[in-house]
Amino acid sequence: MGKTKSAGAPAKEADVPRSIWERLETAPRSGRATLTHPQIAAAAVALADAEGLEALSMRKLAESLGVATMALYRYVDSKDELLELMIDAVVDPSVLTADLGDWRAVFREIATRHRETSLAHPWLVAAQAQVPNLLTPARNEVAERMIGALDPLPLTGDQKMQFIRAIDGFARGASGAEVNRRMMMERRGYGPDGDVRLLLRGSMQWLLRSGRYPRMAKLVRDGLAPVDSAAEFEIGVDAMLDGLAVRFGI
Amino acid sequence: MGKTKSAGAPAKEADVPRSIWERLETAPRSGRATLTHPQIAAAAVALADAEGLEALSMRKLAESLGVATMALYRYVDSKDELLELMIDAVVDPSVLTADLGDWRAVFREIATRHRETSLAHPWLVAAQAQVPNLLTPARNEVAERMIGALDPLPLTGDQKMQFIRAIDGFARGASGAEVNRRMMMERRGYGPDGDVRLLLRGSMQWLLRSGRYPRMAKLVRDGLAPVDSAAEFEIGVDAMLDGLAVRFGI
DNA sequence: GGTTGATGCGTACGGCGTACGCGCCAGCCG
DNA sequence: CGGCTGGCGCGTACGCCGTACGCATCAACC
Repeated sequence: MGKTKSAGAPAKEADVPRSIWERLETAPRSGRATLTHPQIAAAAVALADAEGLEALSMRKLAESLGVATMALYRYVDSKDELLELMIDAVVDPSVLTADLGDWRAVFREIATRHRETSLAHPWLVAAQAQVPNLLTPARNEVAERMIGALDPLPLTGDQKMQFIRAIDGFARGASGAEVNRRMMMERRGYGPDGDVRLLLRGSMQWLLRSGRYPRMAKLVRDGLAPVDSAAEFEIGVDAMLDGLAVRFGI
Repeated sequence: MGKTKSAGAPAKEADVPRSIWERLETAPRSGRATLTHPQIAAAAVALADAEGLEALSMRKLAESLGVATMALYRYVDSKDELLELMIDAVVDPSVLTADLGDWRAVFREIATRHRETSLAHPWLVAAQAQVPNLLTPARNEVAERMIGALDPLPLTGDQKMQFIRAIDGFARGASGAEVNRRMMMERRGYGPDGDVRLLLRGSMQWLLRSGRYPRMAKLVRDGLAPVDSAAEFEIGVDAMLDGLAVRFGI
């Protein structure tokens, strides 16, 4: 009773494991800790940046911090919590400077920043997909900013949340797809900054020649311009902003 | 030379490892194989659906198929390739029935289907983020459909690609975020279909009370309606379609 | 009917996340 | 100021993972 896994139980609030953020808040400091959570997060981010998320292990992280493997578990309950720390660490709300009175500028800036962060830390895409809880302090601060930008507008609370989730959804998905494309380019030996058309001309050639995708083949045959991913991303954000504005009458 | 990891090398087409799809095409059948690729993919999907992606291992998959672990490696070069098979297997272009002449309907249908697939197979979100190559046969067929819907419109090839990538980006990101929310609800003991407001009232209460997110707290305090995720998703798709249509003059 | 190449598979290796329990020391209380 | 105690660092160990390698086997072809 109570501790069973039955999905039907309403789950008393008490038996819900508290997130690492809540623990950090309520148990502010300890006797003599040799590490700090930001320190751990920074080391983990550095490791993942350098060698990829799949190369990040508790052992390697501990070694890079000069402590024993199991020492990390005094700071973090599991590797998933470590990922949460990392996700929070790469978001820096203090770089957001757009005027809160210009809601379009605020959303554009946050979305663009999301993309840049994903490109700078490609592991972020996989980490986000693995960790269920994305409500970290830094991200909440960003959300707070978005709400602030919408506050003067005649929207219901639900509409504001929808607005935020829509923009966030696009930013997340478009960034993820772009990271996928870059990884593929890199893996195939073209540089990560190469022209996507190289892929089309090289590895996809057999696909197009298979005759099963005639319209795609024609598109490629007729010639595509080099892709400006940053501009394309911003067009997407603007399109979404415009569409939502019309729909919500603002 | 040639096989080095130097990122600068232009990568001759020959030394690029061929994708599993290309191999499947060019080496159509073999002597006497006991398994088929669709069979393997189906078993892997069933396992991941039942126990989650992290519980899917080559050993368990082999056992569920009644073969030895290493037998699988005659069909698949690595676990990543298995994930590619799975990603392809859950996409079924034959269920797409919208009239190709109605491009809005085509895109709406594909995006909505993407969401439904992600909810039915939550591991898909993480799998997509892990595997670089998402150009599987089934997905290409879907892309072909989208191009077809745009074909009669006065758009350049680049604009068509941008259009597709924008909608795809939103569909991917919004679905991923929704899966995240569901996972969190489930982990906290509320059912996966529960009201998101339970989260706000329960696990996020300490956050709101911390005073650092006053606008978020006010929003929750003023009352939010239950979230209709399906409707919200479609609003997002429609907003994006409208915004792009205006921007591209169609 | 002999040859050949692909297939199924057993073994083994290095690495992973982390449960558990032990020494140890800083901080507080008397 | 001295004893206590709770947190900390950590060593060991367990079960699981992906997969390299090599060997027997057997279908298919000449």
